[in-house]
Formats: sequence, C-alpha cells, structure tokens
Amino acid sequence: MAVRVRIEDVAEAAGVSMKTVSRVLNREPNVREDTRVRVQAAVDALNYKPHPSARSLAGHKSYLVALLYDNPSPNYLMEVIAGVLDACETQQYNMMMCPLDFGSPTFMNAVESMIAHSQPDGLILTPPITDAPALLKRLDELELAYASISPRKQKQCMGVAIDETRAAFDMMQHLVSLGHRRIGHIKGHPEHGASDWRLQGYRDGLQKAGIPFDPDLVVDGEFSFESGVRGAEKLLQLRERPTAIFAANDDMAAGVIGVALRLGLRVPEDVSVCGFDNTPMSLQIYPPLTTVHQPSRDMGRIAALELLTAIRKRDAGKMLQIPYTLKLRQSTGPLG
Amino acid sequence: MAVRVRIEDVAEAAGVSMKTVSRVLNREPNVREDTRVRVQAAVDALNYKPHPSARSLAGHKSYLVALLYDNPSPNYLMEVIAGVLDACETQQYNMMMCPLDFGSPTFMNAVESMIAHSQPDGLILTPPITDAPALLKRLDELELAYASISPRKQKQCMGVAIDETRAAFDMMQHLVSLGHRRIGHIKGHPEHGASDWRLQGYRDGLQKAGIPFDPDLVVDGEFSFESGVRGAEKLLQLRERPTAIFAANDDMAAGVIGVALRLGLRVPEDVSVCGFDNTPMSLQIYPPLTTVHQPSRDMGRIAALELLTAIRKRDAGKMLQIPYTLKLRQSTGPLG
DNA sequence: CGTTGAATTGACAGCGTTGTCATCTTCGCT
DNA sequence: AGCGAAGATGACAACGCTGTCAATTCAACG
Repeated sequence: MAVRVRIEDVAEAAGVSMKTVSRVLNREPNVREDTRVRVQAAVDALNYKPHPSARSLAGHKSYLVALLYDNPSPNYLMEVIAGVLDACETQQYNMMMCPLDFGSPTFMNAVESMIAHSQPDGLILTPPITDAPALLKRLDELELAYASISPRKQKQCMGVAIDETRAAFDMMQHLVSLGHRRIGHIKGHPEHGASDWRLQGYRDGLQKAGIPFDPDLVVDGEFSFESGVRGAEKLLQLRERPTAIFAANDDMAAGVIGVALRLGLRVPEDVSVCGFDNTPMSLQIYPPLTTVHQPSRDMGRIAALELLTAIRKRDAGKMLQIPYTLKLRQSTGPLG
Repeated sequence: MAVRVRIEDVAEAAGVSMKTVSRVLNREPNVREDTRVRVQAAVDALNYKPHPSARSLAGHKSYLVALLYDNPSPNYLMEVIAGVLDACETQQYNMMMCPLDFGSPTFMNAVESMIAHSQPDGLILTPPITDAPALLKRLDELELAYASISPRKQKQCMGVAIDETRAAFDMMQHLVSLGHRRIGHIKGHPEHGASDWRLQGYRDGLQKAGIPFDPDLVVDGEFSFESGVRGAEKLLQLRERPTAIFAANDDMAAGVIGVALRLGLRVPEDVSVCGFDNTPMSLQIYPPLTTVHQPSRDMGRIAALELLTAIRKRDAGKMLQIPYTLKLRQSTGPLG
C-alpha cells in the first residue's frame, strides 16, 4: 500500500499552507478564487482524500449520520439507505446503521449508548422511531440535529414526507370512479402515523363520494402480510361483502389477494384490491397491484441533505413535502 | 452535553498511566490482574468510551469493515447487514455500506476510491462481487483482509457458504418423490455462482432419478421476477409442458406462478413451482412457495466474525459451510 | 500616496488515543 | 544477597487534521 497523501503534501504542491488547503476542502469562505482553483488542482492531481479520523478528531465532528430504524420492510429500508448514502457521498459524510427495537424497555439505553460511542453529528429517523417522545426530547437536550422521514408531527421538525392523506383520498377517488360503493379498509400498524393518515384519506374519500362510513368495513392490521390475511378473512366473509378493499400497505394487500383467490374470488372481477407503497412485490403478484408510489429513495436523500445542511449551517431545517404517484394496475377494476 | 470523559481521567481515577488504561481496553498482555480490575472498575464507574477517531488515528486502524454489494434483493441484503452488524457490535467495530455497480467499467475505481477514503480494516464481499478477479487481486496486493459470502472459489478464501448444489439436489428429490418427471428449470443470473450450483443440483437430481437431461426444459433467467415471467412463458407453452418448474430463486418462482395463473393453470394441481432463498415474499404469494431456506443473517454474522478474527490475529481465516433447510409448502404437490 | 478596514493567508497548538522505548518491578536462580 | 531476564508500567512523541489568532495582502478612499 502506497504511503498516504497528506494535506501537507497538497499544501506543498499548491504552494500554500495546510490551513488554506483545509479551507478549500471544507468550502470555507475567504479563499481567493485562483487559490481555490490551484489547491483543487493539486488535490485532484495527488488524488488526495482527507483522513476521516484526523478530520474528525481535530474538528470535533464525527462526519457521521446515524440512520435509526425499526422497520420490518427491507425494501423500504434499502431504498431509504440508498438515498441517504447518495446524499452523504456528496458531502464526505458517512452513514451508520442503527437497528433498534422501538418497543423495548431498553430502547433509550440503546440509543444513548450508540450516541455516546459513535458521536454522530446528526440522526435520521424513520417511522415509527420518528414518534418516540423520549428520544426527541433527549435529542433536543443534547442539541443533536435530526431529520425525520414521515413523522407524525411535521410542524415541529425537519425532514420529509408525502401527503399520505391526500394520496389515500386519491386512491379512494379511483375506486369510486370504478363504481365501488362498498369499500373496505385494513388499517396499518397503530404505531405508525401512516396508518392514521391513510385511514383519514379513506374517510375523506367516502365523504366526498357521499358514502356513509361503516365501521364494519374497517378492520385492524399491522402492515404485515399475515395481518392482511386476517383482515381479508374478516372483510370477505361479511354477509354483504365489500366490492373493493383498500389495504394500508402493499404487504397487506398481497394478503388480501391471497385470501380472495383462496376463496375462489376473482381479482378484480369480484373484488378490487389496492395497497400503498409500490413495493417491488406489488408488481410480482398476480394480478399486479394498484398502489401509491412512495418515493422512498428520494425521501432518504432529501432527509439526509436537509440534515447535513442544517448541521453545516447550524440552523433548524424545514419539513419538505414531495409528490407521490398513483400506480393504477390490474388489481382494481369495475365489477365484472 | 456533558464533557467527554477521556482516557486521562480514567487513568487518574485508577491511579495508573494512560498507557496502562489503553492496554486494558485493548486486551493487551502484560498487565497485572489487579491493575486490570482496578482500571476496568474506573472505566465502568466513569462510563468511559474511547473516542473512535482518536483510536483510529493513533492506532493506524479504522475499526471499520466495508460491506460491498450489488445485489438487487433488499431482503437478502438486510439480512446480511443485520448479521454483520451483530458481529461488529461485539467487537467495537463499525460497518460501512458500499453499494457498487459490478458490471460498470468504473467498478474498480469506485472500490479504490472507497478504500482510499475510508481505509477499512477489512471487507465483506457478497455475490456477485465475490467473483471479481481484479478486485481480489488488488485486495491481495493491498494486504487487505476480506471475507466472502457464497463465493465461487471457496477453496481460496475465508468466508461462509451453504452447499447450494446439494440443496438444489434435495429439492429435485422432493419433486421426483411427488411423481414429477418433466421438470423445468429457470437459471439464475449468469454472474452468480449460485446459478451454476443450482443448475448442477438440478442435473444431479435428474441423473439420480434416471431422467434424461432435456435442454428444452432449461431456460435462461437472471434472478428477477420479470425473467421468471419470461422463462415461464417459454416453459409453459412447450408442446409437452413440464409438470414442475424449479426456478433458481424465489423472485423468479413468483413470476412463474403469476404466468401459470394467467394461463389458467392451477398451482400445484397443474404445475408445481419451487424456488430458492425463502424470501418473505415466498410466504406472501398464493400458494405459498416451496423453497430452500438460506440463513443469510447467520452467513453475514459468520463472515464478519471470521473477518474480525482474522484481522485481529493477522491470520488467513477459513471457509465455513453452514446448513440450509428445505421449506416444503403448497406450491408443490402431486399432479391433481 | 498614505491610511484603514476587510479579505486572505499562515504558524502553531491542540484533538484523544496508541506506538515506541525507557524505566522500574518482580521472580527465579546461584 | 546479587544478578539477569522477563514482566509491568510510564513518558512522550506521533497520528493528520482543524481551530485560533496573528500576520499579510488588498481595495477603497481621502
């Protein structure tokens, strides 16, 4: 392994001091344009990379953001991760993964210990960890910046979200436009804000169409395939069967389709089914699932970008809302 | 945020020098037992955590392992990640994620740049990156330790694998035992060793059952759902249709089931379908998929453990083989 | 052309740990 | 007791970078 190129070598090559190279590298102000160019050229020529530990030690920063998660969906997480890594790369930051057990009594201990050990400069929170009051309080105490993805209380923090209520409402409009009036809903995990928002969109959709809300048509779920199966078993065996079922996510919708097929029902001729999230699986089941595309990768990227900017500028950052897309596929249709 | 406890504080509390504390922390030899106990007590009392960057800077180690991947399966990756994180935690190591584009002409540049920037103490390679000759050669040059998960050439490196050929063979035995004689196979991505091993198991199974190999019954695939769809379309439209299809992974098997249903075939009454990997999806489609459980999380953990041990002891490490399990479910059965 | 304040640059001391090497103990043996 | 070797401990200089603050250059103005 070749000897490491140090900032000193770059400084010499560019004919400036180490400190000036440091300034260029960290995009600090008060460097003349021609100096900046000259230094950058030397950096490129020598293919210099600052030593992360040295930077961190001297600069009292870790150049680390921690991604906290307790989310059963690998698809969702890998998308978020890809987005966060994207953003980190551009800013010479690193990401560390922090799998956590949200419900556990040792949750806060695990977080404290992670923070003490790794000293991240900021955190990215994913649902449902976005909504742990004890955590948020502690982070404020520590003055540790964090960005939340789809948190419940969006007024109060920086991060990114989509308008889930409106997306669910749009989905309902779609079902109504196909002629459905008896529409069932399987709720998501009660700890996730998404469950409430999607339910709200469902109710808004009913109201807009002048359909009275029927509590029998709304059943509990928890975002898992199995809970979708259970929900579908309840809904599809009602005396007066719904003609469409809006599951609060794709995994549950897949469960619904499985049950429907098992009961000898055709999808969508006998019952329309739709989900939410646009997971890869939604295209891999038969029939392909009508769903809402949630741009998770972009959300990861944007959350990380917001966070890094906030860290650098030491400001508060804002909550961004980005667009979703309805994916109308073959699992919904008029009654056949 | 409280002031950081430093090694100096611990040294003072224990009445020894910083260096001695350092020795205790790093389990170095030549410390008297009573000193070790006293120092450890001080460490615990002060809840001291060494500063990772300082350690890294002074010790010329990064305490980082890099996980290299270019694998389209989020499930697989998240499992491996969970295992690797498990192992790292016990050894005060960190993991960094390195998404890579295996086919790209800039592949090696990306790796070089990652290594130069992050200076990991070791790498964990996942398929198909396990089989990039240029990479392996370079790592040897750099004397950088790496552990491979399911690499092609298992004699020559440290890591972990399952006996995929035998697992595929077992699956064939299962199909044969159900009475199938016309069994199709959809191959995996040609860059993955798994594709070859699973095909070999398929052929071994045929041979064992005395069934001649029919090239028409083996079609190309690339581990994606869509390629499974294409493969199934070819196989299920042969004049003489196979009664069972063994897809080289679950995603493709899901594609096969989708096509079968679309063609009005019943699974498993008209055609049995099985896959490989035991992804969560294999339980979420209808009917539930017969498959091989690959213990990815354990494989991640074991690979990381081997790697960390090798780094510490500066030795070569070995290739471990761990057991798989057949999951017999409803997508396979006798002809109905 | 000198003066002044702002913009730019540099010298140098840390940051918190470990490696090196010197020193001090301890122990076994004569 | 005296000696040598091995074991235990400590002093101190790195590690490669950034923060601080002083020094220098520059631009604008009277």
